[in-house]
Amino acid sequence: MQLNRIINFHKALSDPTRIRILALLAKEPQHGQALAERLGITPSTITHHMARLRDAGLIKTRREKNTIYFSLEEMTLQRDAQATLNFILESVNGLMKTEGEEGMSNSREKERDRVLRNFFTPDGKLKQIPVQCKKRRFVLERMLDGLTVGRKYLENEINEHIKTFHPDYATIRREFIIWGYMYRDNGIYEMNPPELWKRED
Amino acid sequence: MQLNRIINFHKALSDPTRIRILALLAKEPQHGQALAERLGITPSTITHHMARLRDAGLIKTRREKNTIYFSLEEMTLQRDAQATLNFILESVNGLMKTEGEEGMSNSREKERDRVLRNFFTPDGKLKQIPVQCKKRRFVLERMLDGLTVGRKYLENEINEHIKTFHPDYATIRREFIIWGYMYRDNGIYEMNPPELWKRED
DNA sequence: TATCTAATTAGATTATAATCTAATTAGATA
DNA sequence: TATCTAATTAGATTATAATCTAATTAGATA
Repeated sequence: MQLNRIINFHKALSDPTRIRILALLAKEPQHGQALAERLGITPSTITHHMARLRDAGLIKTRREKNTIYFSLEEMTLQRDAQATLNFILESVNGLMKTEGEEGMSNSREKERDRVLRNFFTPDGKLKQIPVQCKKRRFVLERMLDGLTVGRKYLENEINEHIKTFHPDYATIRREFIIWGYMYRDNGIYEMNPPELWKRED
Repeated sequence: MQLNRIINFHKALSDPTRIRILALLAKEPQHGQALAERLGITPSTITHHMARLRDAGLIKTRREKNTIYFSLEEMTLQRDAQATLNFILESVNGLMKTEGEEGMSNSREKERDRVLRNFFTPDGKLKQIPVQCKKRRFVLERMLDGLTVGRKYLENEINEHIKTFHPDYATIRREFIIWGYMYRDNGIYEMNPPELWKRED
């Protein structure tokens, strides 16, 4: 369950103008100027909102002469809404894994918490990559949040995911492999289950 | 489902700190200071987020001595998430009610679509004002798009708005009043919410 | 090539909201 | 009553994002 996906989805739906755009697109595809007139805002504002909606993957476009028609990306919309529902249902059932560490000793837990608090800003950005192995691994493990075991990822998807934490995706992606958090086959990345992670030594 | 409920729900879920709070509360009820420590933010920031979550109806509280325990309001959470999913599914099925008309029959929706397609050009201009009451009202209601309930408008603003659809703003503005879509007080115009619109007869 | 159209970008303004520190409040308890 | 604790409020700072105007761009077409 990707925290970031959920947040982006909800950000996209948390503005009345965007909701109204989606509602209009639900009836039929529309081009920017039509949307602008309908909603009483300028075309450049439409462009702004469309960029947000596109970032969240909620719309697609089709060009026809000079006109670009926007329409709903129905699959993504439904998948994300369903994901939110599942997230909540899991929470309600107490199955939610907040930080993903299972069965970890208490003192180690505390150390982890301390390290994460030091290296991440409150809104979840990595301030810097720790040098010490142990700390570095705590930080790497935190950045696995949002990736799913058993799903295949393109290199670019991994990069984008890492960039939500820190711009140096190349280093971090390499570390993911080194420590056995992920493996790569033919450009396709997959997350390893915890029992395949390399042991500290 | 009111537009505003949806937006408040998504606003509540569009901040990483609040999502993390909800995830922690999903495990077990927590008090403010515990949440603050866990997330590395100050208690006053927790208070701030709790107020947001309470506004959205997503949490409840229980006092025990000096300590206030927060927990999930599971019913609301699930209901709102489900409502969003329904909102989208309806959109996808073309049953979307754009402007808050609830319980409208499907055939009426279809008729409305047909009328609007006939009387408006693809880029949203009104070709002519329909003579039949029912059709005329469909068309008038469409031209309310872009106006906001609860905002005050000068007569000139209304005129300009109407002119984006059709040059005869005087007739159309008058019809807005007649049918209860708007009311005028002292030269100031305000849009009525749908429940104040005159019924067809 | 010149011109038209729809869209986008750049840059500014403004509104909203996340966060903090310092002060205050509401209850509990000695 | 005096004091302690957890929470809240007030007020400031800062970041984010919604919106606009003016300028620019990308394609289409004459």
